[in-house]
Amino acid sequence: MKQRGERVDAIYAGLRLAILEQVLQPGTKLPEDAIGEQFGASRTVVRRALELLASEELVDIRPNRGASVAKPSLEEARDLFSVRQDVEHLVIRRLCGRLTPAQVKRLEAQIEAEERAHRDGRPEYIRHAAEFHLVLAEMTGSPLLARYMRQLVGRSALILGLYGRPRWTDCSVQEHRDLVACLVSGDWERLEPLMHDHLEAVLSRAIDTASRDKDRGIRDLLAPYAEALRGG
Amino acid sequence: MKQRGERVDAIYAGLRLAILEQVLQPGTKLPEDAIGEQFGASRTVVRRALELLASEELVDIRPNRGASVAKPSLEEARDLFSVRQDVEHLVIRRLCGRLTPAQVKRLEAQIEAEERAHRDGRPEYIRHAAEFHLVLAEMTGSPLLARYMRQLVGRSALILGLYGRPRWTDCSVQEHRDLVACLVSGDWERLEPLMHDHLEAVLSRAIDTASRDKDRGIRDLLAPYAEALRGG
DNA sequence: ACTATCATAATCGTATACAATTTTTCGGGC
DNA sequence: GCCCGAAAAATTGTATACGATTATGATAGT
Repeated sequence: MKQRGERVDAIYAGLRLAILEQVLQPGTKLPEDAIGEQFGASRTVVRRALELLASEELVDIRPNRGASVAKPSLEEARDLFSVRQDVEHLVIRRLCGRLTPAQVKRLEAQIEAEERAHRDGRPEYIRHAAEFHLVLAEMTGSPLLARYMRQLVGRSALILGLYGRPRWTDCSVQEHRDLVACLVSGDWERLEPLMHDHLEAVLSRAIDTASRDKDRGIRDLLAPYAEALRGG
Repeated sequence: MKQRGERVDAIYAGLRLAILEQVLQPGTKLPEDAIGEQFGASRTVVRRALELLASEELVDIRPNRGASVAKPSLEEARDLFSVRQDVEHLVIRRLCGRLTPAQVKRLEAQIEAEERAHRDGRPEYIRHAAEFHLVLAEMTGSPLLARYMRQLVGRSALILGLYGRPRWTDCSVQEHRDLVACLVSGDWERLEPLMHDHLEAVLSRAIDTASRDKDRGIRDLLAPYAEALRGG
């Protein structure tokens, strides 16, 4: 047998990635047996991984009914985004004007990776863009803030996959550059609205279009039935 | 057999209370067998409860080495308190001037329970005082903020038990009344420093005395050796 | 043809068994 | 008397078994 809970981590990481990359879409059932067979592990281990994912609300576990990929409601999405706005605000307040040269270098590398992926049309650029915010949180030196940001970013990705438009041309690379510039120069007055608008663009716009689409979707869903009645 | 995961919750709640009331002190080993026998459940269930507690960092699980009550370092304590300051700030910013009459009533009831317990010398007053902050967070209507506050409050209690002085006469009842008054009247200018100082008094003072005690403790620890050298 | 009810299959919740690891204890050597 | 090493005990990690619950499909009644 292998050592440690290394197998749990592997399954946890694998499922997490699959969820965040939308290979496993919200609502998908996650039976313990099937996952266990896929990863070559027993239900005991799979269960632990699923519970870990549930603790950061990426999967939903209902008693006697199994686990499924979380499917946040619009209300939950709005709550998440408003809290994320606040927490990101805390992060940049702690970092503004306090970045070390090494940290600046790290951020530039992160942005460049994002840009390369974006230019080449690889889908990982989304993950890189999300990671940018996580790296910022880690740079505060507060493990707690980093922990919370990790959860918030993960859940944001889930929600964007659910409600966001399929391919929305993303200008976040330049915005990320601007954010770093303000953080370095300590220009708080410019930094604050910049971060706010950046998140607003990425998050809230996705949600607003989602509620429009959802309403339209309901009508579309009913249309065939109405026509069937008229036609029959 | 019973139904649902009701047994897991019972063990989780029991252990949590025991930890927060310092019946189980930081560092105490938590063997799965012993707990299972005590609660009349198998290791499987106990394990789940321990993992839940680990996910809010009240217990520490190390691979192949079992679970023990978490023992936060001074550094972790400082991180926690600084994040809690920020999150409490978010909470009152959302509530200031927006409390409904029903909410005010709920808060007054909470404070009164705290005061009664304090006057009668019952130790639950600590739990009531902590719960006050949790209730505030819940009143924001943000499940996420409430969730985070629950974790922060729980861990704060653990840390106060570790580093706080044994019996420090607490004036939080009046401070809580003042906070509610400001929240009702919407007096942000007074509210903000009030909350900050309140937390500073409860949290940081405990930590500062702790680091003093710790230094003294090291000297005390070395004293016998020094004397032994001199005496021998 | 449609719905209701029951049998069957799938899946979860918990207990238990066994392997792997850590901790403790005991005996020999310095 | 003290330290080091190996066997024994204790404890965790994982797999499997079985009862309980829910989902599914078939059959009979209307």
